[in-house]
Amino acid sequence: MVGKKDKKPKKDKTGPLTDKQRRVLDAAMEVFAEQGFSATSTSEIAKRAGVAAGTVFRFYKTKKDLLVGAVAPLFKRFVAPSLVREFGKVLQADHATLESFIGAVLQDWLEFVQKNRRVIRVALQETPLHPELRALWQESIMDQLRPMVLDQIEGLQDRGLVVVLPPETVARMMASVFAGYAMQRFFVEPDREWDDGAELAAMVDVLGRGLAPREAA
Amino acid sequence: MVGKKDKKPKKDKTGPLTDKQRRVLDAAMEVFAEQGFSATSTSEIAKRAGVAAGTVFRFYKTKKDLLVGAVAPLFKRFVAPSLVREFGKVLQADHATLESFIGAVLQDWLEFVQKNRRVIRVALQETPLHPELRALWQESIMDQLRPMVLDQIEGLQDRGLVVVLPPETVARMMASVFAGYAMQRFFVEPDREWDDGAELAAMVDVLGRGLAPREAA
Amino acid sequence: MVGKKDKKPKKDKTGPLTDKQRRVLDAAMEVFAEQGFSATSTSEIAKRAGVAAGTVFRFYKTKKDLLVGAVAPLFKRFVAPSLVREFGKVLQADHATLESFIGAVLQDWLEFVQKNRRVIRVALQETPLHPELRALWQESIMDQLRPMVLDQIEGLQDRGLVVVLPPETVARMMASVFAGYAMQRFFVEPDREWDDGAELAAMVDVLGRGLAPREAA
Amino acid sequence: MVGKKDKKPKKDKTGPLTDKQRRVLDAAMEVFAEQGFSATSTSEIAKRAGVAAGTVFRFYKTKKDLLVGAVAPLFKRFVAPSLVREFGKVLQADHATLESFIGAVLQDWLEFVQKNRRVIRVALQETPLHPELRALWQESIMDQLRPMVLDQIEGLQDRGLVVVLPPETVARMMASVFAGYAMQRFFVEPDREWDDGAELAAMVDVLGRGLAPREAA
DNA sequence: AATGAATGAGCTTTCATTCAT
DNA sequence: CATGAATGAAAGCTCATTCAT
Repeated sequence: MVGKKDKKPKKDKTGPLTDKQRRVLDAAMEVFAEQGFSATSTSEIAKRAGVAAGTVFRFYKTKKDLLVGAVAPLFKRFVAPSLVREFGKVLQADHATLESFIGAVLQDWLEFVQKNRRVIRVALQETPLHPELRALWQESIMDQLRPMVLDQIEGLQDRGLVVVLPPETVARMMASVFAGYAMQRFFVEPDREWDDGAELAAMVDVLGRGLAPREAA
Repeated sequence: MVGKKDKKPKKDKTGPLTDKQRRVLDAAMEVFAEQGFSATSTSEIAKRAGVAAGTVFRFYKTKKDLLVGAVAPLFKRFVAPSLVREFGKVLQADHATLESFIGAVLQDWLEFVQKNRRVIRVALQETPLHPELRALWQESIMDQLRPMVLDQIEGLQDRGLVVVLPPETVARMMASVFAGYAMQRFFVEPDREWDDGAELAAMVDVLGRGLAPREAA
Repeated sequence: MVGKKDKKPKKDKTGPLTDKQRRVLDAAMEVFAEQGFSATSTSEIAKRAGVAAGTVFRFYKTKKDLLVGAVAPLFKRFVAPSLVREFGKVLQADHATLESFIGAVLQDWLEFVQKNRRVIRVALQETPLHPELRALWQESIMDQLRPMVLDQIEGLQDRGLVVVLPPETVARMMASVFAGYAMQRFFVEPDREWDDGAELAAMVDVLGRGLAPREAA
Repeated sequence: MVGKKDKKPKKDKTGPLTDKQRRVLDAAMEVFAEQGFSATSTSEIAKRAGVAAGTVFRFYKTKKDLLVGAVAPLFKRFVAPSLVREFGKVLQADHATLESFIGAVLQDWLEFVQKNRRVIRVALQETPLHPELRALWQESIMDQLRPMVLDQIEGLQDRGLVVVLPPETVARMMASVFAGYAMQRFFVEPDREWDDGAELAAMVDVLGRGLAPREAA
């Protein structure tokens, strides 16, 4: 009985995913990103994951479970917490100026998107088509993150650091400027040479002056 | 009792699309928007269009032709010209201030998106998955519209009306702020009550001050 | 009212086929020969005939009627009569030798096949698949021609001009030798250069000596 | 009661075809022979093979693959080798007389056709319609078998055993006489009572005398 | 657990046939 | 008569899912 084969890492809560399960999930995201959920066949996923066709269904009863099962955890476990944590860190810091605040936020976002490109792509692409995913956004972003952000912005407005506009509008503008860059940067033209530093600086500059209180003049 | 049943309008050159063809195209866009191209069955399209299954293929030899045939024309015939024309009108006007310029542009865009919601939604959703559509964007937007816009921005910069940043960055920020609003306004929460006027004003305000030359201070 | 347009040749029994009907029939045989009956679409026939899809069905209610309607008449009106007539001519002639008889027969056959290549090809190809055509062969060939031929051969045997073998066997051998040549000549390698005279001579020679009475020795 | 259910014979290299694959192939040939390739539906094949509709495509990706996959192997693995082997055997034997040679050849052919009736029928019927099959004939028969046969006949002519005619003509006549019999015997009237011995004897007799050198007289 | 052969519903597409014009 | 748009049944083929091994 000299230690059996090292199989079966079991489900210790540190990593509840089998190696095989992980590979299936990765393969799924890969193909979903390339061809879209509906155009992807489970056999293609199995092939890329290097497992048998039937094995896929041991972990996820249906193909759709694969999508939700791949997006949801990566969502709940990485996306939301990551966003919240990073954002929290940023917000807690005592930002002397609006610019330093914006700069910190955008920097965090950029890293986050970079690390989760594929899942984000799939999530963006499939969300309009699957109510399950829509619910995930709702819960994670709208219900949790949004109030935090809006509160924070109101605070900044109270301190006279941000222009007086509906907090949601302010948040949307920041998010939009960043998202516009991130989309082009990672999804539309990922192969171009990008100077993230300069672009971030530009965004900070423009947003900083644009969102500054009007009586700054 | 003049004129019998108004059937068979034949091909008056005003619109080269049969009534039935129009209905098929509309139905296709409708379902594509709801379920995505790949998850949509041609029989569903036929049903919604009120025609027989086989009739769909009279007009469009393959299902994919339906997608391209619906997006492409509406793209080439509305998107590009419309954008170009409107944009041209705006640009040619002698805008005294940066704000009046931005305001005019955003106003045009908003109307455009509103009128072409469904096609835009389908185009956005399917573009990453279909090289044909990617090519359409390339030709219409990147090759035609982009140079015009960049030139224009450079002109504004030369006149000291716009902050000195890469013209593409400036353009992207304007587009991003607008797109962010348009997305939420029309696609994410279309049913909310929106005050387009106020939102446009806010965008103009923020972009106006953000994109103003720095030495304004 | 000086003679209307020359339309409507009507069905005077000399040529009961409209010009259009003729073209449809020709087109049908053309495509049937190329692709086979089942793989041919009626619209292809219509296109080649230069008529509308619906027009085909004015003459022949179903696609199959086209096949039978093309093969049958050309069969009954050309094949059988032609064969019978020519054969009759040959048989009635007072052939001094077996060779002159065989030579005359083969010569007639060759011309016949040459003139009716396409119909023969279609008939050969489709007969095994369509009972209707099988019936045609039965009636035309087996019931009518066969007895004539067998009688004739028996006559020749009685006169000591042909080896004593079952008349059917004798007939089959003549037919086989000829058919083998005709098949290769017209259907397998029609583009090769053929010396019909030499080949016919060879067939006459071999059949002549092979079918000669044994006591010739 | 050793040995459980005899299922899953696995791939013993004797026959690389699964039992199910075999059944599909057999069913296909059966229906192709009856209705022709084009008129046969894959579901009909599946039904006769006793498998699900989709199963057919496990083995053969397209319907056409079924045709080629059924004809080609049986062609390459039986037809050519069989013909060549048998023919070789026959040719190597030191045939004292032309008749003994012909008799041996025809005997071999007859057995061969009898054993492969169905495939031969399908091959004959479908060859004119499928270039792929034409290529098979070309390679197997024209390129391989033909030269062998022609050589052999020339040899016989040199030895003064066969009439001096183009070797191809000689070969064709032998083949034609045989093919004519085989066609009627197996395909046109398979249900009649046939005396193969007598018919073969007749063919040997007639061909023997017909193909004998002329100066025999 | 893992496999992969087998299933059969469902998909896109074709086509013989009809019929209003 | 002739047309060709329209039909809808049926075809070839795919694929999510199951299950005996």
